[in-house]
Amino acid sequence: MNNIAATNQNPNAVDFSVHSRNRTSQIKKISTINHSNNRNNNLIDITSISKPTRAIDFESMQSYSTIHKLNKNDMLIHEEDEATNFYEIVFGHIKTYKHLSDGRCLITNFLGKGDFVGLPVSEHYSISAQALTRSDVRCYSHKQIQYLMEQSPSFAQKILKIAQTEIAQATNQMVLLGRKSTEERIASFLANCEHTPTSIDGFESLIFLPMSLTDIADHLGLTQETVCREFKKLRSSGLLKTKVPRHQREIYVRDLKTLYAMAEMEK
Amino acid sequence: MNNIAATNQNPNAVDFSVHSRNRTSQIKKISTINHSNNRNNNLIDITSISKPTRAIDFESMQSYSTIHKLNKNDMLIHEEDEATNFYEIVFGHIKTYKHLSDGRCLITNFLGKGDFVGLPVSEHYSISAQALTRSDVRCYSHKQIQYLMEQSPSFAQKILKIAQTEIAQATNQMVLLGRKSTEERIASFLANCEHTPTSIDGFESLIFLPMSLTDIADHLGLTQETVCREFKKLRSSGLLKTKVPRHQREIYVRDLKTLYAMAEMEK
DNA sequence: CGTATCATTGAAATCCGTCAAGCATGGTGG
DNA sequence: CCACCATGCTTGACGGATTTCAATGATACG
Repeated sequence: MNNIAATNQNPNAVDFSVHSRNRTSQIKKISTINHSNNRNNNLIDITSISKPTRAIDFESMQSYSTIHKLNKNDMLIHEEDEATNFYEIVFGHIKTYKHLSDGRCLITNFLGKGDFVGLPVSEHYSISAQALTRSDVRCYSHKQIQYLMEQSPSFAQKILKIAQTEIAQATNQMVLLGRKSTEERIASFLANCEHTPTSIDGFESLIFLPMSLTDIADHLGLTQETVCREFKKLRSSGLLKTKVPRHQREIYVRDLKTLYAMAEMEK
Repeated sequence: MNNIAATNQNPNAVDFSVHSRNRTSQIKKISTINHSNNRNNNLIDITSISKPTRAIDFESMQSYSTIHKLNKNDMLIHEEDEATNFYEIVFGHIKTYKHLSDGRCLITNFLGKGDFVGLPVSEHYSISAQALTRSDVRCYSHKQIQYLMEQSPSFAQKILKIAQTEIAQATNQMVLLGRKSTEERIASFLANCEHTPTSIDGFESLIFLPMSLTDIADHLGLTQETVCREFKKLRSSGLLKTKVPRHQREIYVRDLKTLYAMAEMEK
C-alpha cells in the first residue's frame, strides 16, 4: 500500500455508488484504455511470442489490460462468481472479505496501490472485494495470465511470488486473530499501514485510514466499540494523536519504536 | 489429509525425538530413496528436456526427490531458516506454526498425506513445521522446482494451484479465528478432519486425531481447557462419542449434517 | 515402574461483547 | 443555504463467555 496520503489530495472522489453490500451494484467500466503511451513502448504481439524464456513483466503486460474505475462501495469481486479476472490496484483502496450466513464479516485484507487480487487457477473467487474509496484497478483476464505464464517462466515466478506474499500475510493475520491481545492487534494494524514521515509536535509519522472503525474491527476480529476504546486509550497515553477529535481518519504516531514493540510483530 | 486411520494401524511409530520445540533437534535422514521402482518407470533425464510444453507432474518428479523420515516431534522446517526445500507429506502428520516472542503459539495448519509445505520463491520459510507422528516426507529442492517450472507450464500451474489452496485454507481459518464461536470452531475443525465411515451404535463417522488438545487449542485460538470443556459438551449432547473416556484421540460422530450446520461452514 | 506429558475439573477473575443512547459528520434534497 | 437523515463514532453499564490459576487424575513411554 503506497501513497495513501495521495487519496487525500483528490477532492474529486464522488460517490455514485449504490448501497454497500448490495449485490445489484455493478462495476462501472468507464474507460478501456489501451496504454500505448507505455513507458518503453515495448508492445508485445502475443501471437509472435515464441521463446519460452522471454521475460514478460506487468509493465509490458499493461498493453493487454483494461482499467476499471470504481466508485466508493462498488463491488469488484463477488465470492460466488466465476473467477475470470485478475486485478492490480492502481489507485485507491479495496477491502477483501468473507461473510458468514448470519451476516458476520471478516475482512481478510485491505489493498492499496500495487496490490493484487483474484489470482488465477481456481474456478471461483474465494473472497469478495469492494472499493473503500474511489479506485482504479487494472484488469487482466485469467486466460491472458495463463497464456503468459506458459510463455514466460519469469512471469510465472512473478505470479507465484504474489501468491506467496498473500500466504505470508494471511499467516501473520492468523497469528493476530488467534493469539494477540486487543492492544497488540490495533498496534499491529497501525504498524502495517502506510506511514508518511512528519515532524509535528514531536510526532514521527502520519497514517491515513481509508476505512471505518467497523471495517477495522471486522479485520481484527473485534467490535467497533472495542476498537474505538482502544484508540482512545492510545490517544490518552500520548502515543497517538488526531487533529479533529471525531472523524479520526488521520492519525499521528508519536513513536514508531513503541508502536512496533506493542505490536509483538514477528521479526 | 487422507488415510488418517492408516496411521492407527502402524504400531511401529517409535519416538526417538528430542524435546519438542527444541531447536537442537535434527531431521533424521534415514533413507535417500531413488524410487526407480516408479509406477510408470518414466524417468526423465533433466538435461535432455527441451520442449517447454512438456508436462511434468509430481509422479514423474519423484525420481529426483529424496524421502526423509521424521520421528514424532522432529522439526522439518524452522521459520528463520533459509528456504531450500519443498516437501510433500507421504505418510504421517505434520503441524505448521508460528510463535510469538513470549511463547504464545498459533498452529496455522495440520498436514497429512498429499499435503505440501515449503513453497519456493521466498528466501526464508515463513512458518515452522514439526512432525506430530512418525512421518515420511518427499523432499524436492527449490532449484529443482524452479527449473521444472521453467520447463513445463503445466507444472508451474500445479505449483500455483497448491499455493491457491493454501490461500483459500488460510482465508477460511481467518474467518474461524476472527468471527466464529467456540462451538463453531470445534465443529469446523472436526468437519475438516478426515472421516472414516462407520456404523457403530448409529454413529456415522470416525475421526482419528493425531494431535493433542493443546495443539487443537493453538490452532483454534482457544485454550486447552476450553477445548476440553467443549468436547465434553458435545459428548454429553450425544453428537460425539469416545471409546475410552480419557485419551479421546478416536472420536465417533453421530450425525455429520448436524456437525456441518454447527460449523457455520462457508458454502 | 516412574516420570513427563496430556487431560480434566473447579473456582475466580477479566476482558470483551452486547445493548442502549447520544453526538458528529457529510451528503442529499428542498 | 439550511434542514434532514443515514452513517459513523463515542461512551456507559452490564453480563457472560473464556481465560487464568490450581490441583488432580490418566496415559504413554522409557
